[in-house]
Amino acid sequence: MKIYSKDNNIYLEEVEDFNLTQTLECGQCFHFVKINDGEYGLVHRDKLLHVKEERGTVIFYDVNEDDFENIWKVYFDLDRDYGSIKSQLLKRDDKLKASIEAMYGVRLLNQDFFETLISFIISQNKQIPHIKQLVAQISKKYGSYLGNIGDEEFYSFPDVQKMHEVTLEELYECKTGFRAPYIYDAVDNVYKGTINEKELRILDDSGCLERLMLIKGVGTKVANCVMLFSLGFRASFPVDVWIKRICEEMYFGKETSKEEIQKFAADWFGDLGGYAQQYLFYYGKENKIGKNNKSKKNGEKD
DNA sequence: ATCCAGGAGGGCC
DNA sequence: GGCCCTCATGGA
Repeated sequence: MKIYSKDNNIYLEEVEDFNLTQTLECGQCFHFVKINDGEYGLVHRDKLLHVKEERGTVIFYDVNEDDFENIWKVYFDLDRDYGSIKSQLLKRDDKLKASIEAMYGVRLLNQDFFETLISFIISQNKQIPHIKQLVAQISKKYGSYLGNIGDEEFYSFPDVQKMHEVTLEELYECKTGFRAPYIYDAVDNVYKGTINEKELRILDDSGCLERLMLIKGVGTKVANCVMLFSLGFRASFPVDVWIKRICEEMYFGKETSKEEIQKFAADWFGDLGGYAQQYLFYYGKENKIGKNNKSKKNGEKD
């Protein structure tokens, strides 16, 4: 990876195993807007980033070297050797080959804990475009204005102090539906400190999972997403409707419970479960693996 | 129009 | 433990 600074921008060249579009569009994050092909505006904590990838060069507009080193390099997980991760995964399971080759440039982002927690509570029973819409709407209403890219306005996601001022009724008015009390409970827990990021980070996997699931509206899937995408638990393997279908198609050949898939993944992919999950999820979803192939009951006609 | 969405809680057995 | 229903909203 070559890094240089020019005209107040940071340029990256020869970045192995990284593709901006794949990393943002793979479903792990929601707080970004596509400006053009390969060009995005995204928000991380109180920072707005305008970033573009073209012909193998990634341009971070109006970013100084300190912010690049301390914020964006960490956020995009650029110090990690994904070549090694991929070859280890392929050694464990060559069925991953197509997914890894197609989604070669996905990196697991290190996102903000609080925003990730609220975002994935919102995510339940929703499609990705609508999750993005709600995150943007909450940010505009309760966050701080960070700037424009073109005519697109960007706002930070409100911090826990700000969210704690928001009433349950206001959360309903944001069209969060049945998730409103869940968000309310999560905010309350983080505000009071019963859910604390630093404490979560030093727990083991099952301890962290159990602690997060004390929040109303946080089950196994949401807890695993929060752990994987914001707390650095890279063994976490969120099992959602897509991963369920994909694993049934690729590994089981029949309907299988989420619990069984969870156990299988822990055993099969081990400490690299999170990476495997993301390659499988993105590839399987893009190619609609298992989508129109639900197993039929005995005797049921086509 | 009916079904489904990166689920989870609650009741029932 | 498993099974079924419901939750609010929007998009296909």
